Amino acid sequence: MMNADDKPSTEAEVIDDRILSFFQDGVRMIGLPKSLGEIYGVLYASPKPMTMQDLINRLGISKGSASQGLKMLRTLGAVRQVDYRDDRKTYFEADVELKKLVGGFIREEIRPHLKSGQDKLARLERELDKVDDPELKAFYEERIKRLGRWSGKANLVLPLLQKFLGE
Amino acid sequence: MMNADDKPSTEAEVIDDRILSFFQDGVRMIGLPKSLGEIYGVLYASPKPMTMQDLINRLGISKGSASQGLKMLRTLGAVRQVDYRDDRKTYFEADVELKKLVGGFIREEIRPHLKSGQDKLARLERELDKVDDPELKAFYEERIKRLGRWSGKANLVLPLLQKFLGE
DNA sequence: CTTAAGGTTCAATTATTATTGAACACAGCC
DNA sequence: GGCTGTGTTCAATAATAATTGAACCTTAAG
Repeated sequence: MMNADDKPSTEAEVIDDRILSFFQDGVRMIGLPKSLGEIYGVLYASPKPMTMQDLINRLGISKGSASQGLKMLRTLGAVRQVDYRDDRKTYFEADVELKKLVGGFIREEIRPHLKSGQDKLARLERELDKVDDPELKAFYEERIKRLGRWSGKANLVLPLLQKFLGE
Repeated sequence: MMNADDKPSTEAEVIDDRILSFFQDGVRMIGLPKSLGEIYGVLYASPKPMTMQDLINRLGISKGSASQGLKMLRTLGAVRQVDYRDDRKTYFEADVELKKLVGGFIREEIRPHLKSGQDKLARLERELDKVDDPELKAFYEERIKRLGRWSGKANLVLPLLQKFLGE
């Protein structure tokens, strides 16, 4: 959250730190590791693309962390890779549209869970037949149906959400 | 996820276990501890209210966990307390409307973060004046404004989301 | 061919979170 | 009073997740 040397001096650095901290909290809200927020935050606050080494220096994190964090951010679609010919290093810049970050999160983290939940429900409905006691069966039937309705709604609302958040 | 003695025998117990596992995953999706999902799951799958001791037996968890889990679920509004006169024990039942669980989560976990994010942005805007370089200032201005827009949208969308999920 | 810089991977370590269990409080009973 | 059942709290411990760092892969330069 600070420079590696721990003293933000210029106003710009203060602002960088605040943006950083904004994203630190932001990603934790959706259950992503803090370091992702830090990396994204640094890139978001930077007028020009940065190398992995820049991030390591800025945040005082290890090469492994930086590499893994950037990888994740790329699969989320929140960070782009920039290549300049005649420079071997690859640079990174934030995709400033937060919908990428949120959308990627929904796609990579939420959807699979939702899917597995729906599979579980399908299996449950099949098990239901084996329950003999009719009263108990009716009870389960109602509760399971309720879960199914909710699951369907969640499925429906996610695309709307993404559309709405898109800028 | 099983009986404390680890052998689900009747069909009903199999179904209970599946519902349980459904919620185990469900709560982790929104970053709540697994035990909350387990407790809620057991109550959701039970035709009648249960005591804390019932939960301890069923899930093989400690008294402390059960107490804390129920406390949390009550503050989320996902679980109700039921008192019978002439029984000293307090019983618990799930509020089957999942919007309670989700709504409580939004109220207790999301909103405060969102609020603190907005405070951070407000502070940021004030800092901005102190940046001298006009080009850099314009850059930060744009990025911060973008964050503000998104933050506002999130604020707007949460009530809609809750309304939509409400059954 | 050898060296070095940029990057990735993954087992080991560290930090964070959740769970336990022992101490405590309260209420009713003997 | 002392004893028992129900429930809470919180420091200690266990479980989980994130981070590191060493080994490794590529590519380009000397």
